[in-house]
Amino acid sequence: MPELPEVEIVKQSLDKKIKFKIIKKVIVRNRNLRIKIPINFEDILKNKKVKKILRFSKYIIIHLSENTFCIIHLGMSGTIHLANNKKNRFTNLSFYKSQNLPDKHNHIEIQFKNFNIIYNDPRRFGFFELLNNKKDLLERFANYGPEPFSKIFNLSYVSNFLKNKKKNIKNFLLDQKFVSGIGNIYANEILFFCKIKPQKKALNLSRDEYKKIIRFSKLVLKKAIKLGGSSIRNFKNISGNDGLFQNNFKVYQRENLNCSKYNCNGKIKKKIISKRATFFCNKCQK
DNA sequence: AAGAGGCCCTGATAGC
DNA sequence: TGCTATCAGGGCCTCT
Repeated sequence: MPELPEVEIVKQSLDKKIKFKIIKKVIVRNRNLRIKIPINFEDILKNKKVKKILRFSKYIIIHLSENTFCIIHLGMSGTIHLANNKKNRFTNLSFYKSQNLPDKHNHIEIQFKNFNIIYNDPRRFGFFELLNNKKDLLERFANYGPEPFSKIFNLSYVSNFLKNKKKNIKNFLLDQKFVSGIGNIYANEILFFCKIKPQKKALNLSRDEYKKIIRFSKLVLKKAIKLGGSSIRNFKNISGNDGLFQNNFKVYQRENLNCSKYNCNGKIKKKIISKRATFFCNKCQK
C-alpha cells in the first residue's frame, strides 16, 4: 500500500481516534512480522496513554506515556482498521465479519475503551518497533533524507546530492537516503509533471530540472494527501474509506493510454526499471 | 562508494 | 476446476 500520502492519511485518522486515549489491552497473534514482536510487547503497551501521533516518511510514530515510542511501518500490504467494540467483546471471526473487517492476517489488536485498532498485513513486510527514549528515535531516522516538504529539500541539497551520480533519476526518488517518503507510484507521477524520463541519469539533469523535481515532489504529494491517498489494491483509511488520488494518475497503471498533457500526442509506456514497474509518456518526458 | 540484485511473504490475476 | 507463473505500493542486506 503505502507511500507518504497514504501513511499521512492513516496518521491523521489515528490522531482523531486514539490521541489521549489509554491502551487497555494488546493482543499479538503473529509475532513474525518483518521485525519480530518481542515477548514483552503487550506488557509495555498496556495502560500507556497516547500522547501524540507523528509521521516521518512512511513511518507512523505513536508517542506514548513514559517516553515510549511505537514505530509502525505498513510495508507493502499493512492496513490499520478501526473496530467498534463497545462491550469489549472477544474478537473472533464473527466479530470481524460483523464489522466488515478482513478475517485473516489480523496480527495485532490494540484495545481502547469502546474500540479496537487492528493491524492487518498479509505479506508481513510491515513491523512495529518500540523505543524508550527520544535519542533512539532521532538516531533511528538519522540516515534518512529530508521529506519533500522539508526546507532542507532545496536546490543546493538536490544539486549537491545528484551531481556526478550515474544512477537514473527515478531510482533516486525511490532512494530514502536522498528523499524520504516517495515510493513507486509517486515517483512515476512526479517525473511525469517534471517532464523528465525516468531512465535519465541524475548527472544529466539541468538546474531547471532540479527545480521541477523539488516543486512537483511537494505538489503531487500534497494533492494526494488532500484526496485521501491512492486506493489501489487494499488501501483504505482506518474507517474503511477509499482515497481518490488514483483517479488523478497521469501515468501509473495507464500503459498504452494517451498522454493527458495538452497538445501531446504521446502514449504512456511501461518499462521495468530496477525490477519496478515504470510508467512514462514516450513523447513529452525527455 | 555507488549501484545492482536478492530476499522477506501472501494474494490476485492471467494463461493454459 | 485447478495448476503454475508473474506481479504487487518497501526496505534491508550483500556483493562487485
